Amino acid sequence: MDALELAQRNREILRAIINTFVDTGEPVGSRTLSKHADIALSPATIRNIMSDLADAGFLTKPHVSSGRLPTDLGYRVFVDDLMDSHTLTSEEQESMRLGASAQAAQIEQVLAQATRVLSELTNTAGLVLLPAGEQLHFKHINFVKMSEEKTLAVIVSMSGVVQNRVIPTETPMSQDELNRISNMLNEEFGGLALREVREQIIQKMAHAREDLDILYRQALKLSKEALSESEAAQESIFVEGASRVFSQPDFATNAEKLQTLYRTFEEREKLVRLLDKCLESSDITILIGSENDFDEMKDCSVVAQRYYMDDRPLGSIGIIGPKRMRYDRAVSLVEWTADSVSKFLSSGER
Amino acid sequence: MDALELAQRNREILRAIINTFVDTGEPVGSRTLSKHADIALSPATIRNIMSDLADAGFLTKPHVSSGRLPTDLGYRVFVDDLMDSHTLTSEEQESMRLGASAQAAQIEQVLAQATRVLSELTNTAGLVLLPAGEQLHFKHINFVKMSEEKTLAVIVSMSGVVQNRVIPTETPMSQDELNRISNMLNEEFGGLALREVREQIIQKMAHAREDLDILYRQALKLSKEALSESEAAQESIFVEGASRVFSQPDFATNAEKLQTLYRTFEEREKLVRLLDKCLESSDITILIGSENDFDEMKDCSVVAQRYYMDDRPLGSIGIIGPKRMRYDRAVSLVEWTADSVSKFLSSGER
DNA sequence: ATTAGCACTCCATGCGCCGGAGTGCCACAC
DNA sequence: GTGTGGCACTCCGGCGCATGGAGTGCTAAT
Repeated sequence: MDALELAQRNREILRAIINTFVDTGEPVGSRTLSKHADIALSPATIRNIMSDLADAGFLTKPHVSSGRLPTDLGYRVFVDDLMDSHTLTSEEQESMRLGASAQAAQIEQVLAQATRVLSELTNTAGLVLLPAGEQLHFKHINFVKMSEEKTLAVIVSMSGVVQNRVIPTETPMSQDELNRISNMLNEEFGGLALREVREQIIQKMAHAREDLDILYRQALKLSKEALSESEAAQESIFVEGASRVFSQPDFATNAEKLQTLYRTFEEREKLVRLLDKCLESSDITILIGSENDFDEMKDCSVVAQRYYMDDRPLGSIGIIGPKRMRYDRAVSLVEWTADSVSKFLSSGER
Repeated sequence: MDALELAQRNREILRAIINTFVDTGEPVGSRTLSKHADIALSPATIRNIMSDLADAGFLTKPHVSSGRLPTDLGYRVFVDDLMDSHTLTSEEQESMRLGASAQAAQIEQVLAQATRVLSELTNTAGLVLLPAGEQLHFKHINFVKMSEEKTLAVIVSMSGVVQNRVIPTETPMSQDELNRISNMLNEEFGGLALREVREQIIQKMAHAREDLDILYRQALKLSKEALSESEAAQESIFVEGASRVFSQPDFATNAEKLQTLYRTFEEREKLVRLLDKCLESSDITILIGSENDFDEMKDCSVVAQRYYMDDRPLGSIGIIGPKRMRYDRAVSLVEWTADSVSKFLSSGER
C-alpha cells in the first residue's frame, strides 16, 4: 500500500514535518508534531505514520533514536505536490522593481541588480547565467588597431552585451581600412544570430574567389576570427551573496564541507553547468540535493528559471542555497525575478 | 637597553622563533628552540631572552604558560631587518612565464593569469587592481546606436582596456552620424590621458559657440557623458584563489572569523582600498595584520607591488594571506610577478 | 485503528582527572 | 655577571564517566 496514494493524512504529516524542519533545522519528533495545531493525533500514531513514510523513502533519521528529517525524495514530493504556493508581499515585489535608475543601464547591470536582490530576499546565493553564444544576435562589430600585429574586435549584440577579443593580424591594416570593414559587416549581418553569421561567413569564404574585393575578403577573415567559438569562452555567470550560503547553520559547523563548497563557488564552472541545465526547460527548474550531478553540492538545492528578451530565452537566473530552504518563497521569488527581468528586457523601456 | 640594538644574538633568536612559528603554526617554546641547530644555548637562557623580546613588544603568548609567537611588531622588524631574501627557483620563475599563448591576449587576461599563478605559488589569495581612470590613456572611442534613446559608448584605452557605458541620448542620431563623431574624437584625442581628454572637452564646450559645427558640438556632449567619472565606477579588482586563504589552518578552525573574512572578500571594496594604498608607493608594500585599517582583516597580511606599462604605473598586483606566511617567498614572488607583468606590458611583445 | 506505557538507544553536556608542554624564578657555577 | 640546572606552577587538551533529555519501537489495552 503506497503511503502517499492512500492517505491524505500521511501527506499532511509529511508536509508538517518538512515545514517544521525547514523552520527549525532540528530533526522533528513525534511529540513535537502532535503539539502542532493542525494535527490531532497522539505521538504514538504519528510514530507509526512516520515509520511508514520512512519505509517509503521520504524520511530518514540521523541516528536511530532521533527525530525524522526529509530525504531528497521527501523534498521532491513536497515541492511537487504538497507545497502551498507562496504569495509575495508587496514589499518583495517592490524590491525587484528594476527602477528608473536602471533606465540607461546595460543588460549586465540589470541582471546583477536583480541577482543581488534575489540573494538578499532569499538569503541564499543569487546566480545568473549571462546570455552567450547561440543566444546572441549580431548588432555591431568594430575593430580597433592596437598594434601592427594585434587588432581588437568589439562585438555588440542586440541585447546590449559587449564582447571583446584581441585577434592577431598577419596583414597589417590601417584603422581606416578597419573602419570600412566594420561598416561592411554591420550592414551585411545586422540582426542575425551569431550562429547564422558564423555560418554565412564560412559559406562566403568558400565561395569568395579572387574576383571579389580584397578588402571584403579581409573582412570575412577578420570577422571569422572575431566570432570563432566566442560562445564557449564567454559563457559566464554572476554570483551574488555566496557568503549567505556559507553562513547558513547547515554548513557553518562543518569546516570541510565549507571548504569544498567554497571552492566550487570560486571555480564557477559547475555553477555554469547547473544553470545551463536550467536553460533546457521553460518551466522553473528545481534541483534538490543529489539531483544535481555534483557530489560537493549534494547538500544544496538550486531553483532557477529562464529569462527572455522578446520571447527568446537569453539565459537563466536563480538561486542556490541549502537543501533546507523555503522552497515556496524561493520559487515565487525566482519566478517573479525572471519575469521582471524578461519584461524589462523586452519592453520599450530598453 | 634596547633588546634589538644591543644583541645580535637576540635578533638571531627572534628570527628563529618567527621562522619556526611560520613553519609549524604552533607557539614555540624555549626547549624546541634550544634544539634548533643554529642556537647553542640552554632553554633557560633562551627563556630570558624571550622574556626580553616579549617586553620589547616583539613576542606574545596566547596564554601564560605557552610558547611565544610574534606580534605584528615582531613580524615588522622581521621583514624589515631579519628576513633572508628568498631566491626563486627556476621552476617558480618559469611558471610566471607569460607564455606565447598570452601573445594575443587582452591585458585583463594577462593579469588574471599572473594572479592565478601567484596565488598557486604562495598558497594565498592573489589580487590585482586593474588599471582605471587616471591611469588610462585614450586610444579609441566608438558609439553604437542601441535605440532612439540609448547609445552605447565603447572606450578603448592604449593599454587595451575596454569600457562600455550606455548613455541616454536626447537628440537622436543615426549610426552614420555616430560614426563620424567617433572619427572626430579619435583623431582629436588619441594618446591623451583620460583626465586630459575630460579637461579638454570641458574647455572646448565652454568656448564652443554656435559658429561651430553642430555635429562637433554633439560629439563633445556625447563624449563628455561617456567619459564622465568613469574612473570611480570602473575601479575594479580580480581575486583569485581566495579559498586558499580560508583553508589555512589559521582560519579554518574559527567559524566566525571565516564568515566575516568571506564577506570581506565578497564585497571586494576593502580589497580595492588596500591595493589602492599599495599604488601610492613605488616600493613593494607589506601590510602586516592591524597595519591595514580593517578590523576584519587584522589576521591577514598584504604584499603588493605596482605594475607598469612603459614606466607609467597602471595598477597593483599582490597577495593577501594569513599573517603567518612566508614573507620572504611572498616578497620575491610578488616582485617577480609585477616585474614580469610590467615587462610584458611594456615590451614589444604586445 | 488508536493510544498509553515502558524499555531502550543515542547524543550532548558537564565534571574531574591527568599528562604534557612551557614558563618564571631562584640558586648555583664558572 | 652571565649562563645554566632545578623546581614549582600554570594552562591546555584529551579521556572517561555519569547524567538527563529527546525520541523511538514494541506491546498491550481501549
